[in-house]
Amino acid sequence: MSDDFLNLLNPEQRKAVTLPEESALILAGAGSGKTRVLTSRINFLLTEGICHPSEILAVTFTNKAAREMLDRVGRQLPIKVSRMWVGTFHGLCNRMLRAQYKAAGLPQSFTILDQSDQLSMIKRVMKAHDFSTEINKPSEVQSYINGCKEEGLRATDVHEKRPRFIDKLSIYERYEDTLAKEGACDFAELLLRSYELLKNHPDIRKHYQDQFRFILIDEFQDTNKLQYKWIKLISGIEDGRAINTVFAVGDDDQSIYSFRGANLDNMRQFLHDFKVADPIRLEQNYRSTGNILKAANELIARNPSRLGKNLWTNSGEGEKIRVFEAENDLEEARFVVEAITQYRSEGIKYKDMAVLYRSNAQSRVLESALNNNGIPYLVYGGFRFYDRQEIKNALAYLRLAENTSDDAAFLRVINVPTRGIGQTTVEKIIDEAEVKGCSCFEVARSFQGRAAKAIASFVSLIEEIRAKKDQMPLGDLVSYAVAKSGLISMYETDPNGQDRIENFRELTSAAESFVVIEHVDEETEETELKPLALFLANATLESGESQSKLGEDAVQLMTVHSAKGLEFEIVFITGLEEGLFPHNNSIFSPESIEEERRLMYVAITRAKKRLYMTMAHRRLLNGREDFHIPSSYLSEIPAELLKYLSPQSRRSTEVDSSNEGDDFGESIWNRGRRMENWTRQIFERPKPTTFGMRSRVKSNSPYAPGTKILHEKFGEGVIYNLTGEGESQLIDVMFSKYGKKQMLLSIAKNKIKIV
DNA sequence: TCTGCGTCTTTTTTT
DNA sequence: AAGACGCAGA
Repeated sequence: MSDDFLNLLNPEQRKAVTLPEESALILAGAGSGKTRVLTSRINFLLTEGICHPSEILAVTFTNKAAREMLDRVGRQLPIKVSRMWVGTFHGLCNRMLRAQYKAAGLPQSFTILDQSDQLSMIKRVMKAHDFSTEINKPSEVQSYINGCKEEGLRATDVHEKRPRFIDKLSIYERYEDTLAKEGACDFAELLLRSYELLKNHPDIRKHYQDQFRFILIDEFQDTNKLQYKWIKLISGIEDGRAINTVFAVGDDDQSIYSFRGANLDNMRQFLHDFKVADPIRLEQNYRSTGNILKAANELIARNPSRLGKNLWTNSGEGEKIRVFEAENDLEEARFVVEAITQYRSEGIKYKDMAVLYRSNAQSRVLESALNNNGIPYLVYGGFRFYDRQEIKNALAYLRLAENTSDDAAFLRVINVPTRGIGQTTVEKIIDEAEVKGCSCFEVARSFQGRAAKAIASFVSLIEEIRAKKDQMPLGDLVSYAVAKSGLISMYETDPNGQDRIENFRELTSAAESFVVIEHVDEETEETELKPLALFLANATLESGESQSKLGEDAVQLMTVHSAKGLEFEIVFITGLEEGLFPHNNSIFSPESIEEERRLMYVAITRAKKRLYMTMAHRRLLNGREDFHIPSSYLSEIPAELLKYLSPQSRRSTEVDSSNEGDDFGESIWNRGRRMENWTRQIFERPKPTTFGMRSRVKSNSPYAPGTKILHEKFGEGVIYNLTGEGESQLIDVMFSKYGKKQMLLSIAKNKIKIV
């Protein structure tokens, strides 16, 4: 037997991998070989004969990570990896619930609602029960509900005293009823159901506890309270039974999902609950050069209450971080494109370069700049395949066929394509369903009235798909449904419908290649398989982690969030502006500012060789031009690690002598000077005293947009908008410390000073 | 009942 | 800028 894989590890890694049967917390810094440790651990457990594949439960953050893990282990060992349970929390809970649907109180073919399905359902529930969407915004209700669920709280568990949440709570209550009635689960519900299943059924709990002797959790810092409770339950630690060991791997500095309930405190709690004396720290970084790492360390050091960790490398200092302050977003994009072109000509592949941004909206300008220069690029996230309306429509037909209680699906396609069933009729159906306490489809089956004929043909359409669904191969079923439903002919007349029809083809082939993984577990698990239900669940859970056109040489564009876990030779972090990164919505709470800082930390540590940080003083955002000052995070990085490339900063900062020479950043700048006239205008425009003064807003007021001010209470800021007349004139100010504020000029006048 | 138009609002991150 | 929503006219 070969222990080769152990020889590839450094001492800390090896210590983690070869740990005896006990729980552990591995603090794995960015680029410290976390994935290798996880897979090696599994490898170790199996090759040493410590356990069988079926005794391993591994939770990853994304489906992609799960696939990679299975892949790597499978390649190293001649073992049936399908016996292991590897997946995301949601994926694993789904698997468990499908197997135990009866005990969980769900129909076998329960539907999974994604975020937007959930939102529609909330709207529907609010409408049905006469809740004003003015007072309670559906999206706020949504986050309230998810917030509760992520803490493991049912509506009946919440004793709400805060007045403004009382209504949200009762909407939650009714929403729960609707979910149950329609046989649907939202994302959080999958976890909660699964948790309750284990909690309320000692026999089932024991079954899984007996099975999973080794539990491995990746990205532990991003688990929420409910997920942690789930882990505790399944590990057996709460029952005081023979305890399964939990091997938790995470990095508190990379916790960036608190907006969806991630609870950083789980790490501390874990040490206590699982009696882990000391976390194992993996601090040697194999990814980035010294300067990049130093910048990351210095930045993150500003966050109080970390578990503590300092990355080091022996790969040398490397280049400095290049900073570019652009006049506007167009120029920023141009700069990035220039650099990419240059690197490409030096032989660096497009796919080794990534452009990162805080929010998806920022990709537009970058995309068009890349496009104009004929540079291939790949945008991650953004429009997901399964989010497209035509795909959602097609899936809705299939959902309804699989689960006729699925009113959400019913309402989505009852009149798509239009078949003469209008709002009045639909509302009649909804009301009747409400009265009878049955599904809309049930009502439709015996619908009498004006549109009876149209409805009857819709019903028989669904029945036909239903009749075929367990006979036909999945791929055939999908193409049958899109044709028979009339969706194809509907899009044929649509001017840009060709793409949509093409997407149907893609959906069909996804269905064709969908393999129902057979994990028939003796005793408890059901053996009867429902391919369509599994396919639909998979579609929502794997909502298009782009089947990344692998091997394609293209520049990678993505948000910082989706860059987590990835690495690139060259990284551009764009939009380093106060209000954007850190984002305005985070600016008011210290915790969020810290989270944003961690986000920046993640961004920086993606880079292997070269890192660029760029910002734009003016930016078109939400349909209007905003003025921005450089991100405070930029100033949190020691100046000696930075090298400014932009003319603006050259003027304001003394030129660093290291900026001379044939260094690469220099060459871009020099080439910039030789460019055509219009380009030169941008590059060589003198720095305006109040930056961004070439405002389109016609105004000769001293408070015109772009004016820098000092407020007696809020400190420094920039006016970015001026509206109204006379006494009611308003200014919008972006403060560096307090974010956006709108104030009445007549009053603010006395409190501000123009700088 | 359907369609088109105008108005309104919304803008963080995603399993 | 783009999408959701509501209203009016066909």
